[in-house]
Amino acid sequence: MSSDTGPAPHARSASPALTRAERQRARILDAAERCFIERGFHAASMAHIAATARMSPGLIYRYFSAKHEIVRAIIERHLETEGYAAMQSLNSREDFCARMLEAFEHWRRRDDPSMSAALILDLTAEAARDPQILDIVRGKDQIIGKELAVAIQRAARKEGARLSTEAAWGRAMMLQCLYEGLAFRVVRTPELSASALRPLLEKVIAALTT
Amino acid sequence: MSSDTGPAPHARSASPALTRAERQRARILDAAERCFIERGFHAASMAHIAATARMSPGLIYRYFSAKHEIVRAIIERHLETEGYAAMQSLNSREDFCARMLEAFEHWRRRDDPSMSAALILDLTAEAARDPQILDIVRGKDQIIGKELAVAIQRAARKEGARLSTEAAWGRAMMLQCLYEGLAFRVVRTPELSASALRPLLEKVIAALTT
Amino acid sequence: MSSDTGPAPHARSASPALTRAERQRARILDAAERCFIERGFHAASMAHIAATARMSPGLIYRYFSAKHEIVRAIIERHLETEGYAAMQSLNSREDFCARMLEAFEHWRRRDDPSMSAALILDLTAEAARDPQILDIVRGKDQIIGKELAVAIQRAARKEGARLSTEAAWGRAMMLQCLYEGLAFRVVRTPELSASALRPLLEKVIAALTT
Amino acid sequence: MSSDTGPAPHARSASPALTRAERQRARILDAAERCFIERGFHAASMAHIAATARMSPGLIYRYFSAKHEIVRAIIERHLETEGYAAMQSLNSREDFCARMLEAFEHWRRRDDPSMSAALILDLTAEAARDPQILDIVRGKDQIIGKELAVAIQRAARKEGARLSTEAAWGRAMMLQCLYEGLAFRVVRTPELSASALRPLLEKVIAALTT
DNA sequence: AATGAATGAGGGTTCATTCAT
DNA sequence: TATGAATGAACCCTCATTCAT
Repeated sequence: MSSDTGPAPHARSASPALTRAERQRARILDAAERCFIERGFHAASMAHIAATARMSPGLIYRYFSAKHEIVRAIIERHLETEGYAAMQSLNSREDFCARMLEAFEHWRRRDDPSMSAALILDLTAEAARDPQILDIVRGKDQIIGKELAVAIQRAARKEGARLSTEAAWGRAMMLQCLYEGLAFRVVRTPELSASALRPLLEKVIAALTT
Repeated sequence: MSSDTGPAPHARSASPALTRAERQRARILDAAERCFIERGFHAASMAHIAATARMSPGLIYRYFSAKHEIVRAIIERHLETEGYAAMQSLNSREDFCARMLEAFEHWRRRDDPSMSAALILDLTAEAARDPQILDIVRGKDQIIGKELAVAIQRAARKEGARLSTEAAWGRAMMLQCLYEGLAFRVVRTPELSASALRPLLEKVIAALTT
Repeated sequence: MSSDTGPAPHARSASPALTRAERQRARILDAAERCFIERGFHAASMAHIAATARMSPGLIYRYFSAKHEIVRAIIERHLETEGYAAMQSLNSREDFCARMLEAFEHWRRRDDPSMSAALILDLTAEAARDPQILDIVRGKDQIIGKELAVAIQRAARKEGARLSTEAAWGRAMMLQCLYEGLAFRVVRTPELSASALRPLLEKVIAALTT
Repeated sequence: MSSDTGPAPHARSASPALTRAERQRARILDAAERCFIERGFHAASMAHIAATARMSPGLIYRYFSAKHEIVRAIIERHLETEGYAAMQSLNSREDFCARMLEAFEHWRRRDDPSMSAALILDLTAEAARDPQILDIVRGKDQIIGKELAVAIQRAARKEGARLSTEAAWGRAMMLQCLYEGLAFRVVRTPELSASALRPLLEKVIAALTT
């Protein structure tokens, strides 16, 4: 444990100017994220997280006061980083479709801890039980929904159509259903490929953006 | 606690001719289901399940060799009883829509343990981690998917259209996305009402059944 | 651990008709008492108490919800059983003196866990810090003080003197000071013998009961 | 926390010519004393002591090799500074009484860390368990006892009486009982006032000094 | 001299599982 | 068949102590 303080294999957050504390927090979160994806919030133990972060269990508590704080932080960060958080760069029907397929592929390949279907499922299940987590999830979800609705209006206008805020809001909701439903499909239908998915997605999205 | 005071309020599985062992198993599963919905698979303790089933913890082990066997059984049963398991009675576009709204309402009201958004989320998250559970979930999911595809073909034919098996399979998949996405929405968008949802659902389903 | 469920060497509370739960609680308290005397409330660990009671740590929690409940129970029991709790059988100057010497001897010999100078000191120190414990200690102390005051009035009347309630209360307080001060002396002056103490005690008690 | 902002409010030990090391030790002891009074020897953490002393935990170990060394030092210092350490200036019956009332008032008001009932109780309880601490406590106690005995002889002679060394020793012991018993009373009888205590104390002390 | 990050053993507590009754 | 007392490993977390800086 003495040496090797380099970044872990899949480390995220490689920004340049971070204090030591910020780097440690990020390191813990990276480790926790991987553990939570592998085992879930409850089954992942602090010892496991510590081992993954290659530090002692006690040290974690210098940066997070309790395990549930890590859970909270992971959930917040995850909802921010999640592909669909960057909805503001969506401008056309094609963009929506591309973004979803991109997320789908990441989920499927399990190559990017910041894009994990298991985590989204777990996190939402947890929100259904824990009011504190529910607050966080709903807060982020509202922001995402609003941005998505704006993007839909933008895309409609580009095609010469008009969409009331309310209509856009409803369609955003359906797009979110689709998106999140794909998280289920990734787990449940391993044989589904992106290429088979694309035309289906295009069809539905077309119906929702006109 | 001394004697059996009859079936619990929300007891399921009241079939007529069951052996004692089957009835006991069902009783345990009913209790476990409620506990799992309330707390999740990990946070629900055997003691809690036993208390809910009004039996001793020890007795549970006469019917299930371990907690994870209960989880397995719950997941199997849940996927069978889940609203969309009865897809064979679906005959028209309107049926699809009605069935989804029905599920949505149950999830929202949390009045029927056999229809729980939290459980579906949890169960799928668990499947993403545990290969044994994954097998079960995928097995059930394939059956559901197939039946749904058949129902879609049936509905299309009724309207005079033709749909290849492959095309039907793809549309079934999108319907499932929508359905499961609603499980997310129930948790994340409490302000969404069935009446606001219906026209949106109709629009998408229309696109998927023509 | 399998056999030997007999009473521990210094077991107290051997009443005849106790439920199993009551016996277990007593067994835990007996063990805790010994541990607390040996190490103090904080340094005595649940593992140590469990080992002393010859049971597993987990089992203790069937009978006490937390360590501080054991501390509470020990303190309550101790203040009840403590020699000076039986103040009502005190009738004369000689009785006061005898009772104190008796306690002194028990403290010195450390042969009776229910009479421990270390415990009284610790318990009172703890009361100075923990409001919950303070309440318990003050509650018991008031009862003891009241009974002691009545005993002093009784003894005075026997000698033909009159003592106002207030005066009796004050003298009771001084007797308590003396008594508790002896707990210090037991620790700090090992060379002090009961025979050397008696005349001194008689002198002071005489001054306080006339 | 960045720099040294001068002595803490209640700092003790302001002697003129102290080495840096001595000043640091005193600073640590002042902080430890306050922590020990507030929380007790075990519950007070090194981190807490360090924060109170406004230094880093690591630095403490340059001046004390272990926590128990701080405890030892605090106990030694406390028994030296404690009110009754200055027994040599006691010359008359009135002096004894005044000194006790003074201590009582300090204990009650909790305004002077060098006069703490909680600490005396804790320290003596600790001595009952730890042989090393017992040695320290007994050593100091003997000195105090001897000085008190001499003071009693002095006071007696002033009134024209004669007191053997042995008799004076016994009476000193009783005075100490009284004194230490008051430490209990401060905790257990908050409603006891100095004015109510004085006549009682005078009565007992009179009996012990004639 | 001084910091405070880091360690890891040990604390209180929970809980799946077993077993005597 | 049924109980629930009992076990002990594992959980989350704290803290005395060390050490690179």
